[in-house]
Amino acid sequence: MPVAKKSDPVNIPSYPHEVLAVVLSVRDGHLCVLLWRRGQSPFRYRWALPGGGVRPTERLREAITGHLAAKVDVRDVAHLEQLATHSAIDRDPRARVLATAYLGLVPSDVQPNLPDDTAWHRVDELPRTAFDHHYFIDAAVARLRAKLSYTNIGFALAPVEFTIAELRDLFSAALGYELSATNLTRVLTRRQVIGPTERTARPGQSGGRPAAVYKFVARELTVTDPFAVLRPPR
Amino acid sequence: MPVAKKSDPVNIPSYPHEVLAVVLSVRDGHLCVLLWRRGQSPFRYRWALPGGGVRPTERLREAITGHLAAKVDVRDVAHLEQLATHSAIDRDPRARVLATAYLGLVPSDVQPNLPDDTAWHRVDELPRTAFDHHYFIDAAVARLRAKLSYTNIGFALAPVEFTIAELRDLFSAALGYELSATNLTRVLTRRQVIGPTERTARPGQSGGRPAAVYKFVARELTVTDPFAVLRPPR
DNA sequence: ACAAAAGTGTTTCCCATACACCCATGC
DNA sequence: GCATGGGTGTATGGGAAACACTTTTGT
Repeated sequence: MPVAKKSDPVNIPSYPHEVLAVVLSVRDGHLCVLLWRRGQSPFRYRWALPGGGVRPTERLREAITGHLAAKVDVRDVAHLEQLATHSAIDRDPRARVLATAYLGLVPSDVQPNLPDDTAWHRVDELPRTAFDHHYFIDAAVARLRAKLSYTNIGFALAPVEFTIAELRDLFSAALGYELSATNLTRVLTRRQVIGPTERTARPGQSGGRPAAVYKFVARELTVTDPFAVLRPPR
Repeated sequence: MPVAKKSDPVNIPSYPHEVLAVVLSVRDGHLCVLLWRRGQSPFRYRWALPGGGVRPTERLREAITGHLAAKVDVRDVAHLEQLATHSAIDRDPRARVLATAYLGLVPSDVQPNLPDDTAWHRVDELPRTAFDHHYFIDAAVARLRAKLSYTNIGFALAPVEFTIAELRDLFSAALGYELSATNLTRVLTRRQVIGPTERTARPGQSGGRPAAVYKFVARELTVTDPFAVLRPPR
């Protein structure tokens, strides 16, 4: 029974604590999650979220950043936020382990070179996953989809510069349904989430008008639509 | 250094883990948080969130429910959801303790009899608090205010039955600004968050038309306005 | 010229706010 | 009657979706 020693001035029980990351990115037109294939029991050959333990000198965020560095270059993760902490007693059959998961987002244009046991998986065609990782993934996808509507979180999915057609494809993949490029532009520009750059993109093989190149105004998370209703009086 | 023993099949570090609760309620027209006054060092005489350790047989939610039973009758807490886990190394000066906080809501009409060291404090006139509890309180208030706009979370602040004027006062206190009773009614009825009952309230001393009595349609959390923008096509 | 892709103008609709007006009670 | 508080009807406005139309390129 994992209880703090009597000599410990804080007399409450201790538990092994792991950090996990649900790293999401749009790959090839689909929202994907980064998973690695377990080689050992329990859940041998099942797919699992990257993560691991927390060193005494680091906080949870630093711990997951460190674990991700082994899988994905840390600089590739454009946004990282805490999701939830799970505590089911038997969530790990070996011992009681608490787990705190983070949501990480990687822009669609970066191509981290992954270890052999690691791959992107479409969230709409998930394999069976290890432990309770499925719940974390569901929560991460739900949080991303919600925040696409009322924050500028799209910056973490997109390249630094992009055309509206590319952005529409990213949002459509992340949300899981088609969007109109016209209205997407208007919503995001009205809210000053995106803005035009000087550049324009060259048309494709079959011609067409060259697209203006846009960028996100800010690249840290900001809430752009704080009160859907019940607004304060002006 | 708190590291799992080699014999432990899960070879990651362990840490003392505590659960805390930010219990919010509207008291006397103001949004308040439940705090208790510490009698011992560290942070002696500072106000702190209720909480404590996690037993090996219980999950985090069960642990905080148990700790709250000592302060507030458990049945009084109409809603409880996880907020965040803090892991700063020196957040407790005695030892490294991870803390997971929950948001709890108590309806305005229940009057839990509190221990002598425990009291409600207005969130807009907070005393100095112990540890990092101030951050948890800020996060809880922000989460409540946001969810009042796009969920039915108001059910957890209100009595089972209420007049629109009472509900308007609750929402105004929770949000921190005045609301129109007329429009509040229309928003919440349109979304089928509240509905009328058969009853009407008796007027006060000075007369006036008797108010219709309303109730919340559901008393579990549901998201009533899922997509502010970027809605799926119909 | 024609096809293709990008961008603009305009309409429509929903929904929340604001505000005037009507209703029911106590004194 | 009149004051007081509750409820309804209606106008106003903003923002997003829908869709027609124009612009700019390649072949």
